[in-house]
Amino acid sequence: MQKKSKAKHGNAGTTSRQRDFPAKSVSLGDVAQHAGVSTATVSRVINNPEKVADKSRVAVNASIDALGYIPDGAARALASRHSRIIGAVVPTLDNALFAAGIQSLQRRLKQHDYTLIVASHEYDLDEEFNEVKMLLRQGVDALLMVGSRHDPALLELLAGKNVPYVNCWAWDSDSSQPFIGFDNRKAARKIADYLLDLGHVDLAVIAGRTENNDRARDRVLGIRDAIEARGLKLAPEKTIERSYSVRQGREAMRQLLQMDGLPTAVLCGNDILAIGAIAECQSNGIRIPDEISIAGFDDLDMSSQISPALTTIHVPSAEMGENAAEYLVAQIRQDPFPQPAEIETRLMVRETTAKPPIG
Amino acid sequence: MQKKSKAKHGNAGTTSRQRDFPAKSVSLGDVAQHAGVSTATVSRVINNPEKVADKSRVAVNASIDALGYIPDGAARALASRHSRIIGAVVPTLDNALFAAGIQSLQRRLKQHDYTLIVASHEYDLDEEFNEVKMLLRQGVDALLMVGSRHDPALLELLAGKNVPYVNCWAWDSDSSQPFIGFDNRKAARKIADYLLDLGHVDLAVIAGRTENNDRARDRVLGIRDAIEARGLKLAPEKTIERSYSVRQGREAMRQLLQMDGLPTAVLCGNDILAIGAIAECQSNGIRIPDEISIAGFDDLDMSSQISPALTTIHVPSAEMGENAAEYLVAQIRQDPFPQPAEIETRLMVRETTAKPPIG
DNA sequence: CCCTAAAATGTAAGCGCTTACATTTTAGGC
DNA sequence: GCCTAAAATGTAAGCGCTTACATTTTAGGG
Repeated sequence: MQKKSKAKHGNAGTTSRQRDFPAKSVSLGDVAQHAGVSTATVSRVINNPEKVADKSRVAVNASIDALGYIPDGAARALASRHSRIIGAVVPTLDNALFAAGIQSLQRRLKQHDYTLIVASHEYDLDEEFNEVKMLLRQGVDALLMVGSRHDPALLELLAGKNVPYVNCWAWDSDSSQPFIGFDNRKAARKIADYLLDLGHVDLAVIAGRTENNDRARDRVLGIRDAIEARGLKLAPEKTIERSYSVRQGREAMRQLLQMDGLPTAVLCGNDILAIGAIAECQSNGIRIPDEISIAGFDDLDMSSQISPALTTIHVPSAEMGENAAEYLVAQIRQDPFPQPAEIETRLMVRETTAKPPIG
Repeated sequence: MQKKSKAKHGNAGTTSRQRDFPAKSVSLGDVAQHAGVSTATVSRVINNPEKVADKSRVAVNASIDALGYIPDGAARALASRHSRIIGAVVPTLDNALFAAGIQSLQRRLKQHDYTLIVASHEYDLDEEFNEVKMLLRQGVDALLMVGSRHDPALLELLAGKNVPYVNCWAWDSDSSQPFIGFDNRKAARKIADYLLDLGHVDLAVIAGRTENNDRARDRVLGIRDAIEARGLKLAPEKTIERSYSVRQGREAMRQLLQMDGLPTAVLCGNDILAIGAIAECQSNGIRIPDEISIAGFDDLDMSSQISPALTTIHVPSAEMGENAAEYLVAQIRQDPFPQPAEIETRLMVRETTAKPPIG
């Protein structure tokens, strides 16, 4: 592997373009020759089998198997103008929410014979633009992105190249962009309302980083909506912004514990932060939900399983991934597709929330 | 694809090859014309800038910007025989362990200007083979896989096509395959030994599914090694196999709790299973580690942060991803690369394990 | 200022497919 | 059996790049 491998095939003498690397592999032409048909027929067998007589179809397929032919995607893409690749740009794979959505997106795309390329930008919109350019260079047929805010030049580029795309994990009825997702603000308001209805007055928020993250921002806004609708105020020092990790959730909770006047409920920007907050309380012997209520957002698989089970907002990532796959495939084919509807989130009341302690 | 869409743009009259879809975009030829040079020079500016005089380089770059040129990856791959795409086939993205490794693999590949395609096979070796074929069709320049066991035909195919690859998250000194990873068996033995040294005699195992998963199997074997080295036996009914999820971990623990004779320590196949086991104990008021010790494997980010913090084996996924990236890039370039060494795992003793209860 | 080698650039032949259009074969209808 | 339309197949022109080789330009001697 280190050294140049000696050419194994007998191209002896007439070395016009020496290439010793990818051992000359079987091409469509070889298959055609082997099957005694033209290249066009082989191509048809692969792409439009119904246009080929049974007899030649069988012969060609036999030759394909016999020779172990694997089509060259690059040549195919170049000639057909379709790569059968779809790109997804997410903030990170290192977040169970996106990982789950991507996993189901991919599963569904596979059924339609599309390949997925995933890129991540680590919550940096410039980087997002770069990744999209890279994906365009790879010739993706369609694109999935997260959230509603993107570099305007990015959208222009997509429009100019006529590449279908969809935004997920968000929903903005005012925007002209296509969405398959849910309204973060509305959902956040829902869970905040639930807590307020229970009688909580003294709330704190452990939010995700809102810069460059419209979902995190919307969640904070939704909470604020709910609070202010009741004539209450969310104290600025009780809104802590942290990146999404258990450790950060813990630290934020620690910070909250050091302030005087423990809030009676803490709303977290996602389940991971909530898990951190819970752990910090547990370490300090603070009983949940008796002394403090904690709520999350996302409803990761584990959230219902931990003890105490986490009250949170259920986000249908898997469903979103599937819908997005169907939507994009339909767009590529220019098939009709029902106008995507807003996906509803559900409040999952479990064990980490209760009425505020008396007194 | 079904219906021919009506042409929307005014290509009227001379419709030779009607294509209304991707708006004719800027090609390398356009850039050449705009810059007043040949296509070869433009190509050189992109691929070997040092071979071009400053003057033309500047002119070409200006034209590229002016026209918003984006190279066509398919054409490039076809002509150059290199896609600059690397493929990774993992069991699932929906496991923080792989997600973290893939994330760092990708980050490092990006620095080398490679794109990553990730495919998953959901712990099905046939599916793994299919995915590899798919990646080969896309023309990947190299491949990363997980574990040591693959369809033999897969390895043959790779060898035939001369595609470099590496196996991660495992290590097999007897195999001729290239690995960048660690020895699951040895690591499992390490954590089992630790528990045995503490005085535990009555152990139980909540393992991952071992079918089609050499890592899970090796972990069980390592535990058994440790136990049998002390002349003890692992009761078959105390080895429960479950797929990797918190829910499954919980259920397995529940099953264990129903048997008579609670084990004094439970070794879990990974941290996720351990988290489930812990939750089940907590729900049942069983104190950890006083009444029972629980150990995980993987050391996910959250494992040190939850309460009680999980004793586990640290698996350097991020480091592995980076090393794998460097290794594969070197292989592609046929650069020398130091023989990859086995990566060491570390035992992380935390709060979920202690001496067995007296009595 | 001429000569030569090196540097820069240009020319054009593919890379392995798809597909419009041309040609041949097949299947009916009479 | 003959004629015609439909079905099947073949022919060959690209798709947008890279790159071997040819040609031109440049830079240094002498």
